[in-house]
Amino acid sequence: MKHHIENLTEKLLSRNIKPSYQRIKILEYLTDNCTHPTVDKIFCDLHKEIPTLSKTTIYNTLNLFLEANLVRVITIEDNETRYDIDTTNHGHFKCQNCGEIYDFEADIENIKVDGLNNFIINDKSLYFKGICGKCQSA
Amino acid sequence: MKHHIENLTEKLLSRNIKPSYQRIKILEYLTDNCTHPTVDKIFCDLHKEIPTLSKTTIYNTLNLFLEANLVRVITIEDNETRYDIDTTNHGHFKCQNCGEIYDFEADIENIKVDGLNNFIINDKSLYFKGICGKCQSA
DNA sequence: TTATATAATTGTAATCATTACAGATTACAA
DNA sequence: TTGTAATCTGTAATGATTACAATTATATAA
Ligand SMILES: [Mn+2]
Ligand SMILES: [Mn+2]
Ligand SMILES: [Zn+2]
Ligand SMILES: [Zn+2]
Repeated sequence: MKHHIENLTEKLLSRNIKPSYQRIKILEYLTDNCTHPTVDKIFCDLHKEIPTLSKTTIYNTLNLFLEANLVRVITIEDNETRYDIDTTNHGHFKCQNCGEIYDFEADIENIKVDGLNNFIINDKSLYFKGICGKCQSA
Repeated sequence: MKHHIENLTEKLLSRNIKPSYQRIKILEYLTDNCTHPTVDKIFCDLHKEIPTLSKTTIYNTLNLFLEANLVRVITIEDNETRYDIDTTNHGHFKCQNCGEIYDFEADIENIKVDGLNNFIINDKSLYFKGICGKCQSA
């Protein structure tokens, strides 16, 4: 999958983020790999192409992207923080066997809730756990 | 709030967990403090009453309780694991101002989802973030 | 262009939550 | 009472994230 650097640059500029080489590369990685990668996965993969890249830069950049709502964070498991370039409303399913995280559609906006009168809701997350179809076949 | 040790003991025995002094005390704490405490909070509070209690025992006991479905884990934020004695289906709201975690009712079982055909779903979690009513008043 | 200031990146050290592990204590049955 | 297994404790190890200072890149003014 090939991306136009211009698009990535524009996306960063539109959020007032200076489009440095590293930031563009990390944004490109997230765009090409919608697998909810961890920091370590991003680092290991990008390190092959950019041997000078620092893990600190990935942390800094992801926190910057988070502030700008360019990515969202997925915390299903307490020990593995994952990042998702898709900030639209959708749920996440984690397979307890293979560990993979799947997207699914869910009408999160219209969930009927009780007990949150005069609460301001900024963010909604829906996480499922179980066994994926692939793991059941095997 | 006073508890009958017998009830706590029975609860542990029913899950095949030997009701040691520490386990009963931790279960009692969780029952009396439905505030979704962290390990550190449990430790600091119980430490006053039981100076010999080890933090490792709290970790071990909570993991034991988790296995037995006596508690559930709440991972809204990646850096703070919290525990909930209430394992019935309900959602959690974290106030981004005061940090408190509120329970709310939600019809999680009947959320309409798409994209999970032949997936086995074992667990469903719903997390909201925002500003609580108390913090808006202040 | 060159000098200077500012911002971004890097590498290492510090922090903090959790787990591993080995020794001490307790429970319990013979 | 004695011996064995389970539990608990304290400390060390691990691993993810952040703090920080030095280096490098970028922008601006002379
Ligand atoms: Mn996703
Ligand atoms: Mn709760
Ligand atoms: Zn699977
Ligand atoms: Zn609040």
